Formats: sequence, structure tokens, C-alpha cells
Amino acid sequence: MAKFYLTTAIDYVNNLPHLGTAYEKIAADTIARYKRMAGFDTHFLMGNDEHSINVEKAAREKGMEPKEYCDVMAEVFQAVWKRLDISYDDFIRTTEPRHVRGVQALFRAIVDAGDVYKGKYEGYYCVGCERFYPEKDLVDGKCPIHKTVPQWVSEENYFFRLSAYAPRLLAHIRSNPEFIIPESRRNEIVNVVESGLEDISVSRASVSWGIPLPNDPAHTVYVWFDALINYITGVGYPDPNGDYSRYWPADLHVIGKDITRFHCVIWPAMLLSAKLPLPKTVLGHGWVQFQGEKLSKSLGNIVDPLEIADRYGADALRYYLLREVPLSRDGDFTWELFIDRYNADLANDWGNLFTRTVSMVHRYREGRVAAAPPIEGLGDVIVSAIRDYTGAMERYEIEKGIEAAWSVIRRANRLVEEKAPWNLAKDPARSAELDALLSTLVAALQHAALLLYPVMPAKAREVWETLRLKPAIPDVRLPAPGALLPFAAASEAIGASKPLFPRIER
RNA sequence: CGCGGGGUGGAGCAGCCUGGUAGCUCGUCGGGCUCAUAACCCGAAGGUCAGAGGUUCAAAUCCUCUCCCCGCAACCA
Repeated sequence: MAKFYLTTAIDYVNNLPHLGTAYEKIAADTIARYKRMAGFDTHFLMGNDEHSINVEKAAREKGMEPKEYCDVMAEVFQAVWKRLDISYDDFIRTTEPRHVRGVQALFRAIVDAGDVYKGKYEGYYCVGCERFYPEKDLVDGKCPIHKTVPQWVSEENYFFRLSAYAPRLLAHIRSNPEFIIPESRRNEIVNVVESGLEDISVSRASVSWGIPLPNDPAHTVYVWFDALINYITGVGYPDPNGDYSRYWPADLHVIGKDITRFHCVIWPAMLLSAKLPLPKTVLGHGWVQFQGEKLSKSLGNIVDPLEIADRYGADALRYYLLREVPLSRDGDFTWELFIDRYNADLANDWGNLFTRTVSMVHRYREGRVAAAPPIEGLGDVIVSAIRDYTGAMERYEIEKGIEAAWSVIRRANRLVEEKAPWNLAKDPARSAELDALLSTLVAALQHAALLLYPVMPAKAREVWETLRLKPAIPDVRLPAPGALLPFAAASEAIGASKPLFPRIER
């Protein structure tokens, strides 16, 4: 069986999950669910990034040990992901022994390759920011944020010979168009690499909350270097067998556009140095704004995704984000648009098709659906919807996949008007026509639910269960091109009609 | 010359790479239906595709310039 290994960025534990982080996880989760449904041996990794001086500091401020603080945050994060129905297969924390071991092994490999050397890291350092500033970024010689005079600090550090990898990186990017998507991100990285790379500092002598260098335990691994390695330690590196041999290289890293440079330049260079295969694709998605403004701590508009999920359900939030915000672009969340989409698409189209169908099956046929094949070309509509859907999902164009599913829903709603079942029901001679129509509508619901399952797993399951379809939806596979799911002849009455998405009144 | 994204009927977008009747969803207006969550279905109105110049038989689509909006460069996916 073909495998598919995907990851999201691991989250820095100093920030709570917000709408933007949730978007990334939801998108990745939908891809993972789709891949499982398409028959791939799928492995979906997420995790938390727990090292660095800032984490240590945050912990101390709360009167906790760093590890203790990270434990609490790991619980918080995973509770949110669970609430949003994120189906990760594994959750890695960078303080785990398996990660520490792998980081040291990879670091060792890079040292052995001759790509690490000791140098002096120096510059203007702002204590408030905990970071160095290039001279050009200072304002009147002061930190642009704290307006204080930075210290001149110099520290012995280990450097990674990133500069040496520019030609190979460029060649790789050029000959593998799918390595960085969307294309705009790819062009950006090509520019960066073409303009030359500088070696980077990969250790800190002053930070104790980190992973000790294998070759010099007085230093710890720089947090970014440490974090990136999770993608291989998460599947068992350095053990060459087991999950590592099965899943690496990753098929997809889903990350935010701000960290594409780390993932498309530094990370592949590290792997090249260690002589490990590179990930197939890095997808740098855009931002979700809130009511037209960027989510930011300083603006104080960080949105808790659970607030939305608690009010209208995780599926509605998932739907909105995936339908409204293509991975390749920035998008916006506004309550007004959310309610529009919810009512127009979920309540009126899908939800209404569901209730009207279920209700007619009960009203006209005591809840029993006859085993009849789809009529009037609806089968063709479904077949082409599946084809469009698969093509879109393979390109990670989830919004287009959703549209394909909607083509089935719209056609089915139209079919009801065309056939006027309320008239068929009055004429006993047309009983067979009514049977055929009803089973066609059930087939439409069945296939729409299947296609929408990766996006809205809970609601798809609800449709599936009400219609008494078997096997259970997570076990169903996408039908082969040109084929339909086998029609599940009803041996029992279907469930009661109940709104899938109650309208939001305003 | 810091980097990037975008400007298409009231709103949000597709189309642009691979020039050739301007498409979709929502909203508005009119009609139909009654199975359904006042939902569904049909029809209509509404756009000189930011602006100027150029290439071409033909440009939203290619080239040049200009204007405007928004991100990044600073917590943050």
C-alpha cells in the first residue's frame, strides 16, 4: 500500500492555539482524512516545540519548572485539537527522549559531514527582545521596540555551513516543481537562495533549556534547528527501521508562509548534509485574518477557535475555513460571512437535502429505501464529482473539492423539483418512479457525505448513521474512477429526520 | 529602488500561466413548488475586468508605466 506521511508545524508552547493555528491543523487533518479514504497508509504527525529561553522564562514566571509548564501546555493543545476533531496519529514533544536522541544523532551526522564549525556569534543584543539586531535595524542606535541601547555581545557558537548548500538546493528546487507550493512561495525561495546563503549559528552557550550538543555539552542546540528535526524523530530516526523506513521522506509539510525559509532552505540543507532524503512537498499556507485584521497579540484580537466551535460546532468552523480560505492565499473570518455560509451552504443546501429526503422516505415509504440504481444521470454527476474532487484534493485545493461535493447536492435538490415526488406519491401507477427517486436521493446523500467526510467528519457520520449505511464511514474507501459506492439496500428503516445544521437566526 | 499578495456587476471570488462570446456563490427583484430547517427550483436586473500606453486580426488574459489596498521586515500559523 502506498504511504503518505504529512506533518504540520509544531507549535511553540508560549502561545495558545488560535484561529490561525487551528486553520493549519484543520487543513492538514482534512488532507490526512482524505488520504486515508483514498487508501493510503497515512501517517499524520503534529507536536509541540518546547525548548528555548523564552519557554524557560515563561515557566519561571508562572513559578513552574520548564518541563512542568510544557506538560501543562501539551495537555491544553491536545485538548483543543481533540475538540476540533484533528486525527493526528502521533504527537511529538521536543523534550521527549526520542526527539533528544534523534536531534543529537542528526547533529552528529552533520558534524561528521564537516559542516559544523566553531565561530563567534556577535552583535547588538536587546535584553528585552532576547535577540540580536543587525545594525541597520536599530533606530538611533536603540532597539526599535524597547527604545533601549542594546548590548554588544559576543559568544562562541557552532555554525552550520548552510552557504555550501545553495547550489544543490537551487538545483533541487528547479528540478522538483512540487517541492515548494504554492508557486509564489517557490519563487520567493528561489530568490532567497539565488542571492546567496550565509552560514547560521546553530548552538547557544547561554541557554540551558535545550538539547546539549553531542560534541560539546556546554552548548545547546538552537531552537529552530532542534524543532525542524521533529519531522524525522517523530517517525523514529535515527532507528533506520520501522516507521522511519516506512514513512520518511515526508510527502507533505504543512506550514505557515512565515516559516517557509526554515523549511525550504535550512531544513533541506540539514538533510542534505546528513545524507537523508528530502521531503517531497512543503506547502506554505496563507493567513486567516479576523474581521479584516491580522491576528496578533499586540492588537489583542487573538480568536479562540473553540469559541466558534462551541457555538456552532467544529464541523461548521472546519467547513468555513476550508471553503473560504484556500491554502494558497490569505483569507478572512468574519461572523457575518460565517453565518452566511453556514445558512446558505450547510443549512439550506446540504442540511435541507438531508431532512427533506429522510422525511419523504418516512412519509411515503415508512422509512424503507428500495434498492434501485440512481436515475436520470445523477450517477454521472456523482462520477464526475468524484473525479473533480480527487483531482482537487490531490493538489490540496480543498475548496475545489468541496465545490465538487456540492455539485452533487445541488443536482439532487434540483431533481426533487423536477420529479415532484409529492405528485408521484398520489399516483399508485408511478410507485416505481418514486422508489427510484428516493433511492437516488439517498445515493446522492451517501456520496456527498463521503466526499465531505474529510472536511466535516462528525456531520458526515451523522448522515451515514441516519441512513443506516454500512460499513461505518471511516472504513469506506473512495470508489474507483468511474464507479459508485455499492448501494446499501435498506434492510431496516432509516433514522428520524433531524436538522443537520439548524439555521442561525439573526 | 527592501520583499510579497491583490485591484473583475452591491459583497466574496474564478478566469490570467496555454490571448478569441465575462463565469460562480451570496445579496436584490420577479415567478414556481409545498417533501423540507420560510428551506428548495426557475428567471431577471446589474460589470467600459483600477488607469494609461503597447503587441495582436483579437487582451481581463502578453509587455511597459502609473495609481490604490493589504501583508512581511516587530509577538504571531
